[in-house]
Amino acid sequence: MLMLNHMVENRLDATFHALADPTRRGMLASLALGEKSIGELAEPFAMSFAGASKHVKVLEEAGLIARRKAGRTHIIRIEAKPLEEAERWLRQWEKFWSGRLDRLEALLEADKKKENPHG
Amino acid sequence: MLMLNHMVENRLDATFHALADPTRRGMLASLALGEKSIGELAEPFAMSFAGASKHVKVLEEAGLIARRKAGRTHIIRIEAKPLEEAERWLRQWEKFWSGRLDRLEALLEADKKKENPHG
DNA sequence: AGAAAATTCAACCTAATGGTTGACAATCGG
DNA sequence: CCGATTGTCAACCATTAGGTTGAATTTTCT
Repeated sequence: MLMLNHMVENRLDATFHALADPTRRGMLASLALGEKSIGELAEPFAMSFAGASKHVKVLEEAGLIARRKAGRTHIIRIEAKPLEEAERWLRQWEKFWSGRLDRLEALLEADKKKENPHG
Repeated sequence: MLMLNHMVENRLDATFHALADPTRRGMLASLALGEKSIGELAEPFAMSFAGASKHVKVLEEAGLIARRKAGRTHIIRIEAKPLEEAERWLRQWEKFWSGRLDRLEALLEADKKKENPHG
C-alpha cells in the first residue's frame, strides 16, 4: 500500500517519536546543562557528525530544540513546549495508574480529548 | 568531558515508541472506556484484523495493555504503569517549559540522574 | 590565498514499521 | 460434524529509521 499520507500531522506523533530514542533523550539531557554545538552533542555517543546531525534534525522537527548559527557552528538550545503537551497527554491517564478507575470519569475525559483517526 | 548515561532504557524506548502512533493512542483511548476485544479495537480504524493485532502486540510489548483469553476472543485491558514512568520522565522538564530556566537546578537534576559519586 | 573545522547533503546499507492478504488454529453455534 | 467467528502467523510490499562514508559548503585561522 502506498502510504503517501503518512506525514507527521500530529505534534504528539513527532514528540513521542523523538523521545523514543535514547540518543535523543541523552541529547536533551545534555542540553539541559546549557546550549551545545552539534559536535558537543555528538561527542558522548561515539557517533559520526552526520549521524548526530540527523538526530538533531528529528528533535528540531518535533520542535524540541531550536538552532542558532554562530559562525560555522550551530548552537542548539532546548525548546520544551512540546514536552509540556506530551506531559499533559500522559497526565490524562493518571487515574489508571493510580488505581482510581472511575469509568464515567474516563469516558468524559476520553470524549473531551479524543483523537479522531478519521479526521 | 560529558559522559552522559547512554544505557539502554528500553522501557522508555518501548513506551514512547508505542505512544508515537495515533492508532495506538486511539486504542488506548478506547480501552479507557473498558475492556475490548481485538475486533472491537480494530473497528474504528478501518483496518484489517491482522493490522490491529500488530498494534496490540506493540502495546503489549510496551506493557501498556494486558490480554486475557475468553474462549476464542482475546480481551484487552489497559495497564498504565509504563505511562506513569513516562509521565515522570517528562515531568523532569517542567522547569524548561514553564520558563524557570535555572541552570543550576538543571545541573543538579542531571547529576542526580547519573548517580555522580562526587555528589 | 589556502588549510582546517563545523556542519550539511547525498548516496547507500540494513533493519524496523505499518500495512496488506492468505493460510492456519481454536472455538462457538447449529 | 460443519460452518462461521476470532485471532495469529507468515510472507510480502513500500516507506521510514538509524547508521555509515565521502563530497560540498561555509567560516575561521594563519
